[in-house]
Amino acid sequence: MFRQDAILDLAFQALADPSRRAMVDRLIQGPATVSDLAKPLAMSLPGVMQHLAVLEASGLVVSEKVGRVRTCRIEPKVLSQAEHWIAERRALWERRLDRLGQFLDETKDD
Amino acid sequence: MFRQDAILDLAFQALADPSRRAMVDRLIQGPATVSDLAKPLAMSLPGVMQHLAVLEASGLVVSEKVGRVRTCRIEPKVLSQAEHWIAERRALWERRLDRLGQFLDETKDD
DNA sequence: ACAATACTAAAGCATCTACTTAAGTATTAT
DNA sequence: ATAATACTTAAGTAGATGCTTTAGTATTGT
Repeated sequence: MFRQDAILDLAFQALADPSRRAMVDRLIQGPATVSDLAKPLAMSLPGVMQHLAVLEASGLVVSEKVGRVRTCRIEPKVLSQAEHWIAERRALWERRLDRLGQFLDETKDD
Repeated sequence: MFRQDAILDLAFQALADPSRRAMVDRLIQGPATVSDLAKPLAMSLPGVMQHLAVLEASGLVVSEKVGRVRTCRIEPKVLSQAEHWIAERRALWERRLDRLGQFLDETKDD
């Protein structure tokens, strides 16, 4: 559907804001309404709605409205993709350090 | 020194741009000069410098100038912190799913 | 019916971001 | 000494971001 690159743009951008990370933190505990998410944040409800829109656009969160209540929950797939991008690079970095250490060991008797 | 929150703001913000992720990707292979980093990017050198400034401000990259050449390298600590933030939430999410599944199992004979 | 609740839409505004071009400053090569 | 290299600084700009306030619209409780 979307390029991995575009997914990561949106995911990391969404996670770059402390209010949005707080919302994710809350949703990790389980589903919550928009008002639930807004309660701990020092911000107007429309402000929270806009953060929610960013989280939904990134695919990190999905929501559904029943009656007058919108319930939000985490969609962990994108979270995994972001984690995986970083983990992969850390692994490459460490492999490179290993090779470097090995090389230094092998050549230390010159 | 800095609040974890502020570190994550800067780290995720830095990773939210594809040019900057490309620079990180390059630096994972090993140190590189500013020109090295600029080469694959369709962008002016000052543009690259600005991305580099964002990466350095986040602590993801450090650089040192020798003569007229600035050499950049990855500083993996912040990368780990970003990875850890996500991993922790994924773990919590999965533990919650487990508990939920267990609860459903235990009550399925009502 | 009427009020209260839970969002939602629209518009405004001060930054911030991601570039650009133009004009530097050191360093190194010839 | 001169020229080429490798950044660096400054200024400008279009568009995005993170709020706000005001004014809605459904839905639910009394």
